[in-house]
Amino acid sequence: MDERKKQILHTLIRDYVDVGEPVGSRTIAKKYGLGVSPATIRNEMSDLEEMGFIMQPHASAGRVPSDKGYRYYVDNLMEPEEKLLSDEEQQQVTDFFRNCTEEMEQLFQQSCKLLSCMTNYTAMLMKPKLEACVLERLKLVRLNDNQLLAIMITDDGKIHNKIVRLPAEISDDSLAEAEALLQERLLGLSFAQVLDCLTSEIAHQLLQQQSRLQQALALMQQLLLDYSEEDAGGKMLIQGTLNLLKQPEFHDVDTVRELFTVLETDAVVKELLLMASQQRQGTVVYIGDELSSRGMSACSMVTTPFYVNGEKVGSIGVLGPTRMPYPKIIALVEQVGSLVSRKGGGHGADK
Amino acid sequence: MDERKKQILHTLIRDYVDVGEPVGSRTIAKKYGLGVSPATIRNEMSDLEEMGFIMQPHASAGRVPSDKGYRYYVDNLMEPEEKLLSDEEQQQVTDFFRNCTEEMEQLFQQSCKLLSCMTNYTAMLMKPKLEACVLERLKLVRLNDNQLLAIMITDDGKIHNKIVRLPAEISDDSLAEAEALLQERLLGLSFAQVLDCLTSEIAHQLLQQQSRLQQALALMQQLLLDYSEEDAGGKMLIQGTLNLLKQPEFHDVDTVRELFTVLETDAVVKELLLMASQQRQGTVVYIGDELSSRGMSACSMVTTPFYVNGEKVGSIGVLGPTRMPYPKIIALVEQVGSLVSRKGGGHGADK
DNA sequence: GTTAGCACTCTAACCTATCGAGTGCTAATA
DNA sequence: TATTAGCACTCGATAGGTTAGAGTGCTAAC
Repeated sequence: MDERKKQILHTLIRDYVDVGEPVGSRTIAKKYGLGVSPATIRNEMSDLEEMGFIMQPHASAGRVPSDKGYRYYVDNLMEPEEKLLSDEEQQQVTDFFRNCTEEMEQLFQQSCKLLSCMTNYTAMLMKPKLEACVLERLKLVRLNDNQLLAIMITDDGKIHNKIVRLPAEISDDSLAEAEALLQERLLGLSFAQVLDCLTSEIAHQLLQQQSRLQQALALMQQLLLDYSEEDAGGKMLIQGTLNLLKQPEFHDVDTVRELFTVLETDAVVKELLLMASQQRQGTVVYIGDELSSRGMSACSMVTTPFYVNGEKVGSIGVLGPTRMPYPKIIALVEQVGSLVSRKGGGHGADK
Repeated sequence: MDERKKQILHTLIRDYVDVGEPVGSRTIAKKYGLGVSPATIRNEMSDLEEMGFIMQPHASAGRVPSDKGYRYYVDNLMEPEEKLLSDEEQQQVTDFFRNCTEEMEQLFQQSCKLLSCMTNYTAMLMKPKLEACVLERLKLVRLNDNQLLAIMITDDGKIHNKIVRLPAEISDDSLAEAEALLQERLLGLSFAQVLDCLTSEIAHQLLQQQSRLQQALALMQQLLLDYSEEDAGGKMLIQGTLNLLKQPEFHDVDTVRELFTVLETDAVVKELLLMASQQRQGTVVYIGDELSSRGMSACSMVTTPFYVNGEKVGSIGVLGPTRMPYPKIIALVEQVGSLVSRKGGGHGADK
């Protein structure tokens, strides 16, 4: 892969992303003077095609980047100056984060919306897992003889509650005792830790102290298990699905149906965001078939994690056609990601 | 509108709904022997067109029902035997409701899904307004010196809660007193009544008793106002939007985008369901332009209310192309509606 | 190694002819 | 007077053919 090939590939991709039509040798030679003739470029393009970086939609059309081509571009060719946002864009983002709410749930939703509006693609966000939330308060409130309301407040300001049925009656004193014990042991722990704790130590202790409570405890456990199930992999937000309909690559209803079906179930998307967030690097770009899901092979995804207290807790990203202006999108996603991190840094119920 | 014209219109609509293509005079004469020749039918069709019941997509094509035609069909021509569900369909519905959950939220969602699956259209449901829910329990739990957690449990089994900031400190005694008073006055009332109550009587009383509480009360009020705002017109469920893509009338991406944009905001749909539920009759059918929204002129909507304790509390319905088998869809919607009513009849948190 | 020239290929767009479905009209019929 | 057969006409859809243009690949010259 010599320098000139790189230049040609780079140029071709930029032009194709810009214009949306196969790029011919003449165009490359003319629009972006490389000082060589179309014929030379043709030869190089022929090589690039053999190498799998570009392809022809049909004989006697120009060339189009392949997934591999985009991949090479993203990994090796993009230049820092391509990654700059325009002044208005920059302004729009900072304005948004200056005025936005501190409340996490809304912050997530609005950030998602911001991304989808600015890119005209679909934006998605994986919320922090509950697991990582710290239990700040715990209350047990008796509803009647055999029903108990468990209230938990976590450090993200959410109130969780559930009605627990008591298998046997329980005295006010025992209840207060149980509450105090649970509070002492569990407050300040993350949900994940709470779960551990509950299954081991305290359970034993309580079991010794009072066998009736054992059952109440089992119910508490059940409650948390409920959460951890529905919590698996965090919850998803998706914004601006309809934006994709504006893209020329989705002008066929069957394609659209396939794609939307995938998005609707959101299991696939979730898995991808999860995979991305487990990578060591920050921003991850999936291109075309790397998304490994039928219906999304014409798409690319750019995601970046966001942090709370230095810990990776979620991801935010964008799904668009493979033919997307990667540098700009990457810059935007990263920018938004880092601002979500900053805003989310010190949040809570009591703000 | 003589008898024969009615017959012809009826036949034409049935055939068109079935086949999906403009119906000619020959087809009507042949497939459904009316004992007259195509020429006669042509004359009648010409009249029907003048009257606005049918139209030609282009000269020298067959005829297609107009919105007005469908309307006449729905109002005057449908026969009871057309409204029967097939055995399998009947089976499917009863099976579903035999096995379904008692929990309201899930019942709604699943009924919606059932409708969308069986019709292959989009199903929608307007949940009961909170307003109508009866307050069953009310608890005030102190979180710390200046925060209070208000917990309300309504008769549909939902737990509502909100953190209320106290402008000034309040003693445990006053709190208990306030709680007791509120419980005494508010429990057993609907949210709407609670709201009334709170703004008038009790507020006065409390104001006299203890001016500090006044502010806490104001906050409670605020909390309920929040609810009543977001509650305006009930919340919506929409299921199976993608089904519409299967319909041949939505094979154009621009149409789809327009339609989906309307569905996404769901304000329009909500308004329609609301309007429908205010009608005196049960089931309401909106046809084509009667939906009076751009992007939905190729659609029809069939909705029916459902009841809890004899009171109309919500609606459930289906949105499909104007070319839909009205009798069947109406029958299905009504059937599901009445079963939702029955299931929802005696529900609650303690089941 | 690079380039000009040229033949070749393939698509998209346009035109044309043809076919068939369905109509509307007219005149004959019961 | 209502019905019908017959017929000319319209229009959309389909298929085939032509053309224009873009772009290539190859070859031979620089």
